[in-house]
Amino acid sequence: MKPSLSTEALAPQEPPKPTLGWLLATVRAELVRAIEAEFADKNVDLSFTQYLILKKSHELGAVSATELARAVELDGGAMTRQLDHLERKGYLRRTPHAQDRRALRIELTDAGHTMWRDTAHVCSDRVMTAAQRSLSVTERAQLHDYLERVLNTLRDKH
Amino acid sequence: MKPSLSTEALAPQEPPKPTLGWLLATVRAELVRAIEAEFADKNVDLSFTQYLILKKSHELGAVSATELARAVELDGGAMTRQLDHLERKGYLRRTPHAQDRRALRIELTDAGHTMWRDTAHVCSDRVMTAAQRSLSVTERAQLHDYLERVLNTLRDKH
DNA sequence: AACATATATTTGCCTTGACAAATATATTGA
DNA sequence: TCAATATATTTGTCAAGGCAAATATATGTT
Repeated sequence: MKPSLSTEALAPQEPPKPTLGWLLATVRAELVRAIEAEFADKNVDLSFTQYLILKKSHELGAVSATELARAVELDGGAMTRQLDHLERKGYLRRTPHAQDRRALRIELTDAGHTMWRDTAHVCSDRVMTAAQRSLSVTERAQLHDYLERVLNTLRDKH
Repeated sequence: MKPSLSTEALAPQEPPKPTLGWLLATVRAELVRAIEAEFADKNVDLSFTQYLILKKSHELGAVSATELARAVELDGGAMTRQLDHLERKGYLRRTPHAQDRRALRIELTDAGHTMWRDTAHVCSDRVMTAAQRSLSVTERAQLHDYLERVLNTLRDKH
């Protein structure tokens, strides 16, 4: 390879000095990648977003599409399309809402429940547990706490 | 509003129990949002990605488009288009590479240097400093350390 | 009841980034 | 030198999500 044009000839190219922003972005991206890799490995046909939707859907039970969208912090339009996918895959079903004819009732099918309980949940748990295995219980709590404090600060002012 | 369909009638809807994944995603998103808001406030016409490119370009000096893309961890195709934008805005320039006729030499214009030094850099610094103001120096170092350890764990195995 | 306003879902449009193909040029090895 | 291979940039295509418009229905007001 030709010599670099960089003015600092021998600067280490890898992580020159990980900033907080870079760490957040990178750890998050690696988590997503790892979970999707687990899915692929187990022949689970789910994107990370779809995994989040199944998870919330399992947690919340039957809810409207809007409630689900808020719960996973996804745009309403995007939710419609992901519901299309998940419905086609047979993991959930849209039923008319009993009292509100504008709304839907989104709920997992039996296949959806099984997929969540026996597979998707297991995959993501394994990844999240493995990711934190170098942290003690105390350190995990601190990490959590620090991130929550940064988040609160960001949401307070500004 | 009509009653929720949720089986857990009165569950707090906000953050039911922030997981590590959720915190990472949310803090990161808030940081990006806050920095872009600062830009908008100061009439700085830069997206977050463009800000990263200016930053790296300033750090590294003249480099090829590929080196820059690797430095900001952006796809080569995406980089081409962002360079188009930044060039049109007058913040950087593409020059033929002296020794390699395939490659380019990407460097900030004077306007780009000024924008970085006097404005973009100041905005992002303000946000990052404010975001961490509730953490002591020790805690910031710990947060950094914990995130690096999680990252190393994720990259080692799996 | 009639009307204005609010909400749920869907759809279209736009931007972004990943990926792969196309093109141009470099490098390496026979 | 010539061919094979590797690399730099650009371009096309695709999937995803945000936003706004469209449609249907609810709710609140007069």
